[in-house]
Amino acid sequence: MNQVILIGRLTRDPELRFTAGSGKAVATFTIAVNRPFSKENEADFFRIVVWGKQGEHCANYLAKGRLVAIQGRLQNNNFETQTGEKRYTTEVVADRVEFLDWGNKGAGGGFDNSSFMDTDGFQAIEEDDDIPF
Amino acid sequence: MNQVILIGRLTRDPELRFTAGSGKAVATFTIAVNRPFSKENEADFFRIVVWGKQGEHCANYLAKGRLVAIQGRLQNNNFETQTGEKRYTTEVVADRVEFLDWGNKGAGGGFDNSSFMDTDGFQAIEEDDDIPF
Amino acid sequence: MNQVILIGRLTRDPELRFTAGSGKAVATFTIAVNRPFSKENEADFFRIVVWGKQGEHCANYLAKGRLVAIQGRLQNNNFETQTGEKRYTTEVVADRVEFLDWGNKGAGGGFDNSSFMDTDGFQAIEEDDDIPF
Amino acid sequence: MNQVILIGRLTRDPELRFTAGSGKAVATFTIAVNRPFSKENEADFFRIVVWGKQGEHCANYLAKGRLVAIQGRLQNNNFETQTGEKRYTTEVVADRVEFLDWGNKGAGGGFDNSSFMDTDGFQAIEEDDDIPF
DNA sequence: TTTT
DNA sequence: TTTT
Repeated sequence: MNQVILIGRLTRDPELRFTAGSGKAVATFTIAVNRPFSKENEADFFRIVVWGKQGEHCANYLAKGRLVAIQGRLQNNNFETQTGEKRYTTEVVADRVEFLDWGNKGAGGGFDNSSFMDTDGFQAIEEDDDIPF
Repeated sequence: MNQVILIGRLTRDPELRFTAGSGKAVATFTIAVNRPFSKENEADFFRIVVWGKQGEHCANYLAKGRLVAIQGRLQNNNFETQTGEKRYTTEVVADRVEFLDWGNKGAGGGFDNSSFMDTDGFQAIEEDDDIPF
Repeated sequence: MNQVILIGRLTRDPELRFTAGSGKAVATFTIAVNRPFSKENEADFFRIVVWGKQGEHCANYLAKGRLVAIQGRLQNNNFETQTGEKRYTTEVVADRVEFLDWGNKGAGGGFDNSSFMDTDGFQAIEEDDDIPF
Repeated sequence: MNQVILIGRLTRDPELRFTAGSGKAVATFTIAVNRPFSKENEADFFRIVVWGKQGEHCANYLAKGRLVAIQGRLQNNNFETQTGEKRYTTEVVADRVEFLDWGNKGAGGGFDNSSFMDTDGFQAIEEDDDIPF
């Protein structure tokens, strides 16, 4: 069991890259999550990773300042610095990203809440047959 | 956003059925979740629904008394009583079921923790290519 | 373990009541949580219960149509109908309610996101002493 | 909103310290959370921080290898290395720790599941008065 | 019995 | 630097 849920605002526009191997899309961005009831308006900053089509949608429709809800899991990330030191990072791999406000990136505003949602990383567990109970 | 996480014990063996349409498997059972720190050992009881192969695994390997962790979402269920009244129920549709103890249903004990786990209802969001960041 | 997180909109204004015994406040309301990616815009409806000062704030600042994030736990509720039948309901007892949009109930708009937040039902787990690690 | 739920095993015995200021207890330990369905049995490792009496209970009753469920929130931790570099870490500040197996640290086994639980970091949101709805 |  |  490894579940994380965060609501926060993007600190910058998302970055979109593609894996060298299969060319799979991956978006990354950081969100600021306000600590509740803290006077000085402290926040914690977390790096979010979104794979596939849902990542592309994040890159297309999200921007700095936008409010999102993230559901995913925590993951370690081990990398090496230029000087060859090992460093450990924790990031959130998103299963689902929900857009909570509709700002004015691009033209329009007035979007329907579900417009740019994406079925990637979402499981078809519904069953429209007559259910046997 | 609609996420539920519960840890509790099965009150009875799971039931396994199949939809009339596509024959898809669906397991149902109830778990008792202890309220924390209550003296009289009160519990709440929630109905769990598990679709597909993961439901079959629940039916095969779970039994009354077993401890499980459930990750899923809340869902309304509207049905009619025999007398024609409308009734509303809330149940948990599981995305993931984790077996937390290994009892002695069937033969053996000593199971590896991941043996009977199932990739159904699980998203391939990992990427084994070299990651571009 | 019993944790629920929901994001949805109030279907009506909250109701505020007080317990006969100690006069403790309790707000109740229902939220509609949209199912992701469903065409006909289906929703599930859940009853939310908020105790204490945080409940009073919900009654004062929330209204029909407002978007909220709820963090709490599932709880059974057994009651009797007028005809003496036993009925079982599941509701969400909120530990925390976050106001996600600032509508125009009352005068003003432009509220700071944390204005009406409430420390009730929140744990002082922070420690401002120098931390020993 | 900032919620994390993890189930995993302690990689070492917990450490217990006290703040210089108010002498408040704080336990820290790392848990290994297995990635689901991975062959090579990969795990992610997360640092857990538990304040107060609940932290003391962790120090008293948990040990290397024990299985726990953690409910808490993600938090950044900025510190300086001996060489004066700034480093950033993410850790989980636990609101609640549930002991999922009862090993044989100390004498006995056969513990009741709730024996050493602690009401610290837990909110009295229940109301035993007659409830007004 | 439901919200945008 | 890691657990079963």
